[in-house]
Amino acid sequence: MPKNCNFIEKLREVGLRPTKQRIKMCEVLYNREKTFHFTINDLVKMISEKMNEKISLATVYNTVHAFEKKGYLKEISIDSHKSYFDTNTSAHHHFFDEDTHELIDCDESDIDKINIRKNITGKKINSVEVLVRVASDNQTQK
Amino acid sequence: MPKNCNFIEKLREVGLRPTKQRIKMCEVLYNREKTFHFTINDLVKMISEKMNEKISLATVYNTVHAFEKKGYLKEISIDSHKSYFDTNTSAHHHFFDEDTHELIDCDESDIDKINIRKNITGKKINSVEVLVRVASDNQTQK
DNA sequence: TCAATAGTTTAGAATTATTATAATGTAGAT
DNA sequence: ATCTACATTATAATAATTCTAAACTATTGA
Repeated sequence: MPKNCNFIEKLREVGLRPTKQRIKMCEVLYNREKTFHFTINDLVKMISEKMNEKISLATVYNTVHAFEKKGYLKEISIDSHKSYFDTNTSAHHHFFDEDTHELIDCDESDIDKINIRKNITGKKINSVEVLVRVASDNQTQK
Repeated sequence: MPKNCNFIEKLREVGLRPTKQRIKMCEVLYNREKTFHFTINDLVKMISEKMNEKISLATVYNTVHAFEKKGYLKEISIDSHKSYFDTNTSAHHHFFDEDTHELIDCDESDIDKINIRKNITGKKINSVEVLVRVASDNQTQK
């Protein structure tokens, strides 16, 4: 979702009603300089802090999934225990810091274009994602 | 874990006691021609079918994680809802069929070596994994 | 060979993440 | 202003995984 703050319009454009909760969530997610990564839990905390009213956990789930479906968010799979979401919806790859559990975006120059030679009959490629797991140089990792 | 069936020895080598359950699990996982992918649920079913005795779900979890830690299994992250494991522990990439939820191994010739240009200070690269999501050519995908 | 002990298995409870439910509330159209 | 369809909410339900504590078993070494 673009920087420009007319979230009401943006929501309407994709057929989502601009409710108070959705607008608030847009502000939390998109009123910032850089894109970022979060879990549902992170987001609930951020919203609680920014808002004086409560927001239901179910609403956060619903809204995150609605935004994902509309292309405003992208889910990133790191491990089975946590869903990370990314406000950067362009095709890009990630580093995952196994010490801090931090996700870091790669930009185009970090990783050469991936060339897929295999072809699966009747199937088209939806996405190609690279995950680079990193960890502290001086410790054993799982 | 190599094809060779002396699982008792193999388990001992890495400091896992060769219990009845672990040996049975080795047989189910490694007494086969090809490596394969499974979820914990799949595995419980497979073991139940092969064994006449019951095995506790907790044991399956424990054992899978013990095997993973010892390098006999690798976890593959596809989405947040399911943990897939792979008996092929060598470095390789995957296709994921979003229609059938099937994981398919890539071999070396399918994807060129990934060249990582970015360097994160004080961190070393533990792994580089590519996931190629594919789906039927004639249907919209999320 | 036979305890001692340290690691393992087990059923079931607990926890965590997520989704479903059904009642209430609200945005947008008339 | 009213109606209707969609949203939100608290709570319950579900699902995946981990924890617990008691019973069991492989190994050690007397």
